[in-house]
Amino acid sequence: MADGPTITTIAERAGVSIASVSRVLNGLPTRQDTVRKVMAAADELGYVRNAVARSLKSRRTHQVAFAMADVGNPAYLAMLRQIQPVLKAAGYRLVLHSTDAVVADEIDVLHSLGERYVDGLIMSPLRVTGQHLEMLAAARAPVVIIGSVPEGTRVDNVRADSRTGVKLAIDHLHSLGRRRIGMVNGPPDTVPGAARGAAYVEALGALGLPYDEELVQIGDFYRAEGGRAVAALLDRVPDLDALMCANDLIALGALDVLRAAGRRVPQDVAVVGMDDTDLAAASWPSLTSVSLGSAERGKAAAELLLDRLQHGEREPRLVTVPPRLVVRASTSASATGPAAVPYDMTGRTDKEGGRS
Amino acid sequence: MADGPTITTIAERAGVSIASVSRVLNGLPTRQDTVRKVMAAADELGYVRNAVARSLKSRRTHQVAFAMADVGNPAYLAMLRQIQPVLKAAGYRLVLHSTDAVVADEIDVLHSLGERYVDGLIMSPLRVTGQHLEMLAAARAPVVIIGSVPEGTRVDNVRADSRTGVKLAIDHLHSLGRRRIGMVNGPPDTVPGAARGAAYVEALGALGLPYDEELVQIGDFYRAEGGRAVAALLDRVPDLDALMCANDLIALGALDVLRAAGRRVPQDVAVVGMDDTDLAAASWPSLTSVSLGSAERGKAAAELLLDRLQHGEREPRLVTVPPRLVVRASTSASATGPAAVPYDMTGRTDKEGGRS
DNA sequence: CCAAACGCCGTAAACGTTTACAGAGTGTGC
DNA sequence: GCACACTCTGTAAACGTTTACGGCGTTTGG
Repeated sequence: MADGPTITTIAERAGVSIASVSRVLNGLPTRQDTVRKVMAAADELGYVRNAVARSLKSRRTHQVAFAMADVGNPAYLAMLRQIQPVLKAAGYRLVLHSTDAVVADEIDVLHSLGERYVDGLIMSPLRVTGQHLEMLAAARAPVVIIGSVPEGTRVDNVRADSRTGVKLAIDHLHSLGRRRIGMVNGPPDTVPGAARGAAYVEALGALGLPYDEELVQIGDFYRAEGGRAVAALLDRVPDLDALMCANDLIALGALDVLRAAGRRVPQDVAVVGMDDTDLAAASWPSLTSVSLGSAERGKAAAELLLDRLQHGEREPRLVTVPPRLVVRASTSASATGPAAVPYDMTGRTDKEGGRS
Repeated sequence: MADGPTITTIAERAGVSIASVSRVLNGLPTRQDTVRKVMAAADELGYVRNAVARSLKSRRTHQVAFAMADVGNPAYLAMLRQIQPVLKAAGYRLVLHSTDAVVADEIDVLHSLGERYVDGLIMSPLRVTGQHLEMLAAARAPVVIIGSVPEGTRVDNVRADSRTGVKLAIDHLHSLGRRRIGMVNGPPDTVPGAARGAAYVEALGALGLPYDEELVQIGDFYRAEGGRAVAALLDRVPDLDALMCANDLIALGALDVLRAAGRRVPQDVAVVGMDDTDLAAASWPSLTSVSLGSAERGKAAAELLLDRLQHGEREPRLVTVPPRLVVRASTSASATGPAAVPYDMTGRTDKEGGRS
């Protein structure tokens, strides 16, 4: 692990100046003879360019940061899976931050943007505070926010439409004849929590169903918390016939608790999740879920960021990804045993789900 | 996005030298009066230290890279989930590389270590070639390898024990009375593929079962590939009564195909997966799986790397994480409907599965 | 009252690159 | 033979820090 050679070492060995070495290494016009000498010296010494020094001079690090609330969440991981290849193809490295949805940590990430160890940032905050907005306005590098920000915020923004998403789910449950539809939500002070809670009320109203606040239970966006919330809800409202869960993890918790309580899904209680993560397709019974396009949002965010990195100043853009209802066994009795294999049995290129 | 202030800007405004500014910012002994002036100037200007310049001088980037075969693979994500907080706590940022298990890409990552944009690397290669070993020997920064390397390789190394893992699974199937146990493996030229294939033969031998190569099918470590391999195997050996799958994704593919073929799991065919990913617990039916301790391996790797970063030269270490069989519904009929909720219903701190 | 000791500060060099500029050398045209 | 253009190369400055070193002014001790 001795100190590696620098362009100075090479210059000495090749008998040229460091400027010439730099020119050769960067492919700038140089006499063939010099090119050969420098290349030979570089090879012999096993030279590797120092990225830090280069960044200092060029003011570009070729790194981009992605700050998510929690590395453990499949929805963020779906974004990550899309962001990574887009950035890689453009020659950027990805730096990961997991903020645990703690506002102070997010502010910290925004602040550290000023340290210039990355060229840009993609961030997905659960809560958007005034401090967030201040820091965004003052940011010294391009930022893309995944999640809704207040109108007029001058920042590239990629949104899901969970309002329409919830409506899709409620309409679906209604069309199945369900009328006592419970809602298990995450904290209402989060952006998604607030949006999904409001959308639930709205969707019921549009269908002419009464809004009964007994049917709403606040938990948190985790499986165990979701399970506990569902248990409480079942105690209070034993006759409910459907559950709208604010994300897939809550829905998995609901399945756990319903099974333990001896309620059949979907016959007794239909369950809908949200985010359409891998877990929904794999769960038992498989979970009807509203896809909010995590993958698409990740991809769009990466592309917006790249565009801004390459073209500099331009008007902030807003991309909204439409939701999609994916019906599976947890709402549709007929879907209980899909006899078909969910992918092409002849092809050879499908790599769904990745390697191990 | 104008250029931010530097210590020179601060020095001018505070009427001191840049050396004093640096001293104040680093908390070195300085007269109170000077400290106040510098701090005031820094605050007014909204100064943020430039991490790149600092790294150039200090030769430390406070970044660590994690190179995995595929960001999409839950087993690597389980590692990532453990690595991230360990490094974060120690003040390191995490840079992610997804190599798609392409040897050239992995070599590239190893090579780019020389660029010194990270202080260290954790890598999990699927194949270990001579070129890997050469580059490892010549590496200019600490490296930890997750996965087996040849004896005598001087590198910190964290291993699973998939040999014992396969044995656990085969013994389990045998104890359930299964005698026609098929094996669906990934490519035998990968380290895990080779180990698991050999372990299968060995485990059968230890039980006095004949080894029938008809029962072995090579596919790849993906869900769809796994499904296709299982379909082929079923065609050839219709009377098999158990399947040992080399990872969970293959096992999910097996479940897909068995369901489509009308075979009951576990009554007709018992299925065991490997890696014990989130998908195993969530699948339908839930999947018995051999945990190879992805999480523990990730954590151990991060700790080994930190130790080496902090204490420099020392003998390379080897950590081996023992496997554990997690029995679920896909092998145990009685486990088909676990009536218990798999977590504490009273606690408030469990955050299994993360947020959304 | 002088020397030594000490605390604080500024100058300058260094980290490893890139690049503006000017100089050296060669070739061309008149 | 000279001016000019052109190609290639070297010198030096710059990016924004950290830090060794020496100088200056004040305090302390004899």
